[in-house]
Order: sequence, then C-alpha cells, then structure tokens
Amino acid sequence: MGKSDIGGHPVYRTPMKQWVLKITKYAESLLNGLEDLDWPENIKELQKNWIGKSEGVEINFSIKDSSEEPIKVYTTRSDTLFGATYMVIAPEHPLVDTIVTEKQKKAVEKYIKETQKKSDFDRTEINKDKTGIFTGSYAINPLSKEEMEIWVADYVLISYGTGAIMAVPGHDERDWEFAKKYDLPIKEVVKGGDVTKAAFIDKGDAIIVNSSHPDTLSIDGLTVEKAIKKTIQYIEKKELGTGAVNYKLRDWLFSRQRYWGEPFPIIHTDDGSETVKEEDLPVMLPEVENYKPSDDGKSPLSTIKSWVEVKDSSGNIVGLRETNTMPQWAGSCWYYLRFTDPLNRDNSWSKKKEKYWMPVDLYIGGQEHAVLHLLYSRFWHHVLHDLGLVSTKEPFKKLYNQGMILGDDGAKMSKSRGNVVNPDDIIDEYGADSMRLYEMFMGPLNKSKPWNTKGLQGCYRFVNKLWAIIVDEEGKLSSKIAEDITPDKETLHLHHTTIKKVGDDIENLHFNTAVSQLMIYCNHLQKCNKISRDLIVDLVKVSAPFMPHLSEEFWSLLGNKDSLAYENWPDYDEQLTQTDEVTVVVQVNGKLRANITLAKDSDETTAVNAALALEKVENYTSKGSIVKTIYVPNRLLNFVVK
RNA sequence: GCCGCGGUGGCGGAAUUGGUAGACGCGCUGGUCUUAGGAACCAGUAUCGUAAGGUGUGAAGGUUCGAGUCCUUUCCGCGGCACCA
Repeated sequence: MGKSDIGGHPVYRTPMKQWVLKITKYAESLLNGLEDLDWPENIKELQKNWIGKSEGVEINFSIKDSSEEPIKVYTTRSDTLFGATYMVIAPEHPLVDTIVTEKQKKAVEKYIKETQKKSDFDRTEINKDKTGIFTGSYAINPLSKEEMEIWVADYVLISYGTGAIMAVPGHDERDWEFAKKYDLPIKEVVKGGDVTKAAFIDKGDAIIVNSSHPDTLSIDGLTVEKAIKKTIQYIEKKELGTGAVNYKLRDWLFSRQRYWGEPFPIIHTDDGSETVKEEDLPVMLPEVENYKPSDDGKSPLSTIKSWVEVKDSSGNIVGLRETNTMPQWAGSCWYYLRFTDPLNRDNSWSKKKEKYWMPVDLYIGGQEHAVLHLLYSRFWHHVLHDLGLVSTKEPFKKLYNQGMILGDDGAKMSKSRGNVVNPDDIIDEYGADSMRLYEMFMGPLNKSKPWNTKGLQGCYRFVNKLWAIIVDEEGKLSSKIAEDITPDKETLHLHHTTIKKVGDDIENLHFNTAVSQLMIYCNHLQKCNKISRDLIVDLVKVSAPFMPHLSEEFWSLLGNKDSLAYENWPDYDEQLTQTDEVTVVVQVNGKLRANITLAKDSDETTAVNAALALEKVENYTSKGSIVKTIYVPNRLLNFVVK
C-alpha cells in the first residue's frame, strides 16, 4: 500500500460519491474539431490518441444450455471471428454471477477477491503475468458454431467496450499469451505468420483462411478489410449484433475534497438536490481559520456547519450545501472568455465582446497542456457553443508550444539537480532587457534549449553596444546622430532589410533570427561616424519588442514625450532591400569553382561570358566540352562538362 | 510495442524551401590598448593539407546538373501513450 508524500500516511481506495462531467458525449465533436485547427500536428495527434476512437462491431454470443441473455462483446476484428476460441469477461462484469457454474463458484469468487485487492496500476501493468479462471460455462461462436470456454480475467477491462471479449489467440498478442498459459486452443484464420510461435497481427493484404461454415458464411480468401465488411454485414443481417464505435476517453471526474476550489452551486434537500438560485450566485467559500482536510476524507467545507446549513428567513434549515469543490480546471477552462469582458458584473461576458475578441488568435503555451487543459477547455467551449453562448465552435485558432529552457547541463531545471537559474538574479545583474533578448535569441521558440550564462553575456554586450551607438558618455543623445545625414547605400540597404526581416520574423515567431538581424545592423552602425537620426528612430522602434525598457529610454532621449508603445511599425522600401550587384556562384559539374559579381538580373550570356573569362573556371571546362549550362539568375551558374 | 518530434563546428543555432553549408552569438587563438587583470576594439576560427586541392549536415543507398533540404533502408536521442479488444 502506498504512502502519502507529505506525512507518510497510508493511501487506500474508498468508494465516494463524486461529480463527473460527461465529456464522452463530446468525443466525436472534439475529434472532428481538431481538423481545422492550426495546431502543431503532434498535439492534435496526442488529443486524437487520447480520445482514442475505434470502429468495430458489437456481437452477441449466446451461452450454451442457458436461457440467460447473451454476452455482448466489442471487436474491431470481426474478420477473425472464426478464430475466436474462448471468451473472457471482466471480473466486474454483471454476468459473472449468472454464468459461473456451481463447481467453479468458489474458485471464481476467490479470483475476483484477489483482483479487487490490486490497484489500477497493478492491473494495467503491461508486463504483468496474465491471470484468469474458467467459469465452467460455454458460449457458442455464432459463425463457426464451436463451443468456447468462458473465462474471467482481469486483463479485460470493465470500463472499455462491453467489458467482455471474444479471444482470438491466433491474432491478438494478449489472447495468445493467455491461451498459451492456460492451454486454450489457438486457431489460424489469417495467413502470414506462425500462430504456434506468436500471434500474427498484421492486417495489410493478409488473407483469411479456415473461416467458413456451411450454415453461416465463408470469408476464406478475402483480405482482412473485405472480411471485416462482409462479417459485419452478416452479423447485422442476422441480428447477431450491430456496428459500434468506442472511445478511450473517460468521463471527467470533476470534484475534489479540498477547500480551494469553486463550490458546486447545489443544495441538498430532503426532496433531492437543487441548484442555487441565480440571484444567490456566486457561492463563495467561507472565510475560515482552518481549511485542512477532515478526518473522514470529506471536503474541509463539510465541517463548517454555518456554511453548509442553508436556512430560510425564520432560521429553519432547508438544505445542506454540496461540500465538494471544483478542480483547478474549472477556472482554466473559460478564463479566456472572461478576459474578453473582465469587468462585467451582470454576466460572465457580453455576447458583443465575445464576438469581437474570440476565437483566441494565438495561444502560446507549454506542451504539458496538450491533452488536459487544451482538451477540457475545448470541451467547455463546444458545450457553450451548443448552448449558443459563444460564437465559435473552437476556442483557440492557432496553438504554439514554446520549448523549455533547460539547465546549463542540458537537463530539466530542478532544485535537486542544482541547475536552476533564477530570473531575478539574472535581471539584477544584467537587466530585464538582456534577459528577454537572450531568451529570444537562444533558438527556435518551440525547441527546448539549455541555458548558457555566457550566451546571455553576449546579448548583454550587444545591448551595451546599442547603447554606445545612441547615447554618449554624458547620457545624452550621441553627437554622431544628426538630422542632415545622407546614409550611404550599404547602410540604407541594411536598414530596410532589417525592418523587413525583423517584422517578418516576428510574424513567423522566428525571434532568434530577428535578433540576429538587429545584431548585424548594429555591428555596421558601430562603424559609422555619422548616423542619420531617422534611421535611429526606426531602429529603436524595431528593437522595442526585444528590449522594451531600453527602447523607451532611447525614445525619450530622441525627444518624445509619449510611450513608444503607441508608434506604428516602420515602413521599409522593398527596392532598397535589394542590391544592384549580386554574387553568382560558378560551378562545374555541381562543384563550386568560383564567384562572379554581376549586375542584378543579368542574363545567361553575360554570366557565361564572365564565368568563362576566369582562369579558374576555364581550367575545368577545358577538360571536356560543355554539354549543358544551368543558370539560376542572381544565384548560380553550373556547367556540365563531359 | 505504438504514435509524434529531432540528429548540422568545441557549444546555442542559421541556411530566402532543391542552388556558396556553418549567418548571428558563445567559446577559443593572435593582436591593439593597459603597470596588471578585466572591459573595449581589430583579425582569425568546420575539417585534412605548407599549398594546390580534397572531405564534410547521425549511417548506407537512390533521384538530380546540383541534396542539410526529396525518396528508401538503418542507427541514436527526446516526448507522449500503453492489456482500449
């Protein structure tokens, strides 16, 4: 038995009445909604797997010599029905009691008791040795008409499908393992493997064998896919079962026995339960000294009599408040909606504001929320949408996962490893702008990357460099900066390229290359003796997202009263981002041999002539004859020589 | 086991999407300045080679005039799921 982390108290299982949200009703909706979202593929995949849709068929297996209702099983592989040689029902299955024979009763009861003792973890441990017990009863395979032993085993879960399976040991690894252990028959019905050695589970183009019976049907020779279709058709026609869909997604346990959490607005009365009247909402937590758990495992709220008891005007107790509280998710599932209208006292949000702001254009968050938060809030939003309370079906249009900053040893930061970097210390020493800049510069936003204080120092150096360009030693605007300067061609080119690239990179969340461009530009400006004031104005604006504090400082030094935050992004001249001379690479047989500088958009003849005039190139081309010339304007010239 | 992501210098990472691999930064080497240390600045820095030149994006093949980028096989690392019938 486990012990609690704090205090080392024993942990045990106990049945409790809880609140559950029926998220399973929205499984299909949540799955379909994923399609149009601009989310990372892996997150969509995680949600898809979490929902775990599977399509198959539910089939009734009648019990031999019994008038009891048949056992219903769920399978996705109805093509292997002829290979089903035994059945297994979960220990919790309601039919266990009625099926078990007198002779086996004791053994089965003992087995069920044992499984009850196991934790969920032990029961689902994959490498666990499978256990089970024969019930003494038999079922009839509806297609092969053969008798099948019915077993109870805890490798079948009551919570999935129908809680009962047809076992096909030839083509299912779990069933194969179980059949081997208990010496149950293994039958090959899909060709391609050796079922005496292992279950053969490939589907691909595999062909069905040993699957016909004169009184039912034959699927021999069909592919798995076709056999599935044909068997389902037959099963439905003969009313042996129906097509069915299953999801792994479970209903959502939504109550906690804690103080901190929204109370459920429910009052229990002698006649049942009712919701708190709208004018009495919200139900607030009582202010108390002690919110430690109670001794009996109930919510701490249950011990606060004055809060629990709801009285009418004459002081009679008319009901008792629900004392469970909601989990943290209750807030995180809809906070973004409240953000659209945070001061609204009458409603959670107004339709107008919701319509204006929603959906969230870009949601940046960690990958750890891939399934829980991001699935739960989608669920709430779907429900709200169905209730007509929000205007979009999906809450978050684009999702982006930022990577984690690791310790300088490349491992996740943790106190026990001693590799934690405290931002406050960094900010004290280098300033918030240097830290921000470094975090942007480290690498792609979505990648995890190790912290490196040396790298941060590089950014700190850059910040100082920029300061030195703009500010003189007395803290005034540098005398290098003047109104009447005409920038040279190179400076102008760099300037416009920088505005363009930084803007584009921000748009694409490529902050690291945006910073790099700023560095390139500043390295150049540093060498200039005179700099036009106009250029500095723009530079300060494009630096602002990366160094907001310093940029404001520069902005005010430039004589502005208002915040830089109100400025527009500067324009750039596309013409000036281009150069009129380009370097064209000359290759011979794909190997780099020389560079030539040409006027922009030169034609092929000009390029070829310029290239062949070079001795370096000529040396190679003269070794044979030029059979082909590839020219990519402004880029490359390649001679194919044979 | 299944699904997803990723392997580029000593390190973090660039590469206009098939067209000069290594931008920018760190580190390192040499230099200027300095009594010295630090800072700052200048030059160099994938690798083998004195050079000419050769080789290089985890590995092996393939497509192409040309591959970090596309295709096939394979190895390694990270994340998620895991008896879901």
